[in-house]
Order: sequence, then structure tokens, then C-alpha cells
Amino acid sequence: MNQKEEVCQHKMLVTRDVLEVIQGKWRIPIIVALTFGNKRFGELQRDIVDISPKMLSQELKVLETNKIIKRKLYDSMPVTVEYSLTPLGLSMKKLLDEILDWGVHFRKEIIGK
Amino acid sequence: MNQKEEVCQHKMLVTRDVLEVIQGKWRIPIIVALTFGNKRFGELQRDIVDISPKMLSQELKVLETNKIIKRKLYDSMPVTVEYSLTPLGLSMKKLLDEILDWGVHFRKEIIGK
DNA sequence: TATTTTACTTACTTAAAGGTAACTACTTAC
DNA sequence: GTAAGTAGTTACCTTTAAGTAAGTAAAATA
Repeated sequence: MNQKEEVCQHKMLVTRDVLEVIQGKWRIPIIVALTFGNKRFGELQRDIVDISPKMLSQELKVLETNKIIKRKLYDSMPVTVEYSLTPLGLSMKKLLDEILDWGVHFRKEIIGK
Repeated sequence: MNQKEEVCQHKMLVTRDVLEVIQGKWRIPIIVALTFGNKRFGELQRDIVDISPKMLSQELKVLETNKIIKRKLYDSMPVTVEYSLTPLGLSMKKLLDEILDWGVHFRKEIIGK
């Protein structure tokens, strides 16, 4: 295997790791929503149209496990929970921006404006 | 709905479009492989470890439909086919770089070096 | 004529992701 | 005591994604 092929193989490995973390219909939207500020369960459910409480709960857990988001419980009168991005989550900012940039570009090219 | 919420909703919409295009286990790896140069079906199969001809063929078709890659047939002695990135595919370079950058960062943080 | 090479396709199966609807637990307000 | 708001959970079902194994086609090579 030559130099170029080795670099290619390594990039593919890294890519797979990333995909495991961000894969699925809801994770990126959840992270994007949280870039607009910390939010409670109900707020996320309102912001992310069509997500069910089951999926939201499930994906929040995965993101927490991967240290992308943080869950904070306030034992106020009706219990409230606040979700926020961790430093690792915040470190996705540039990646998210590129997704959005390319998305806008893609819409113009394919979907046509 | 206030300004901030509208921006949030719009970003979420764009995100969903992007996810539809790059979703799945194999599409990003295929695109990454092609950033290393044009390749034939067999080469892609060798580069992308574990992909079956069925999945490769299927995903190449989707990427072609979305104008990310181009398929060129050479009617040489045993027929050969060359796949390459279109301008739209090439425009993903920065996005791919960010995926890789963040992936490297993520490995350090979570998987631990 | 049989084998190899290239690029797939097809039929079938399994596994993973996602959706739906109803329910839980706790507290406060009426 | 009943309803409403918080943040989920649970069981079940459907859909989609992915894997497996074998087969196809066309031409050149031996």
C-alpha cells in the first residue's frame, strides 16, 4: 500500500467514527437547535418539528453518552431539565456551519433556489 | 415566531436536506475515496473495506442522481467505468475536511488518542 | 471451448431505525 | 379531587437500510 492509499484508508476510518456519532435523522438537528442556546425537553420538541418524545429522549441519551451535550436537572416546582452543548459539542460549530453552507449551495444547484 | 426562532427553523430545514443526501453508511466514504482521484468500480470496492457490490452500485446511483458524482463508460476491451466527482461533489471539500478535522479531535477526546 | 476480467444485478434475509399511541410520576393550581 | 404542565417511558409495529450469496453479460485471452 502506497502513501496515498494509506492516507485514504485513514481518512475513511475517521469518517466512519464521525458517522457513528452523527448518524440518524435527529442528532444533527438536535445539536443545531442547541447552538441557539440551552433548551428544555419541551422546547426541543417544539423546535424540532415532527420529533416524538421517544426519539428525542433516545437521541439525547446517545448524545450525552458521547459527551456532545449535557443534561442538567433543576428540581424546581414542575421539574425542569436543561440541555446544553459541552465543549466537545461546541467544537462541532465549524462542521455544522459547513453543513449549512453546503446545504444552501446544494439547494440552489439541485432543488433550484 | 421571533427572528431567532425563524433562523433556527431555516437552519433545521437545510440540515435535513443535507442529511438526505449524505445519509447512510457508505455515501461519505465513497465521496472521500473519490477525492483521491477518479476511480473504477473495482477500485472503489477495494478501497472501501467491507462494501458489497450491491451497496456500492446502489449508492453510486443515488450519488449520481444527486449530481455529486459522474459515471463515465469506456467501451474498452473489458468494459471499464470511471467515477469522478462533479463540481457539486468537489464543492463538498470543505465539509469533508471539517468532518475529518472534527473526527480527529473526537478520537482524541473520547476514544482517547 | 473454457477461463478471466469488469461491472454489475437479483432474490432473499436480517438488522437497525423510526413511528404511534398510550401510559407514568411528580407537583402545583383550581 | 381534578386538571394541567413538566419530562419522560413502554410496548408494539412498520419501514428502511444493509448484508449474503449467487448469477449475468460481454469481450478478450489461452
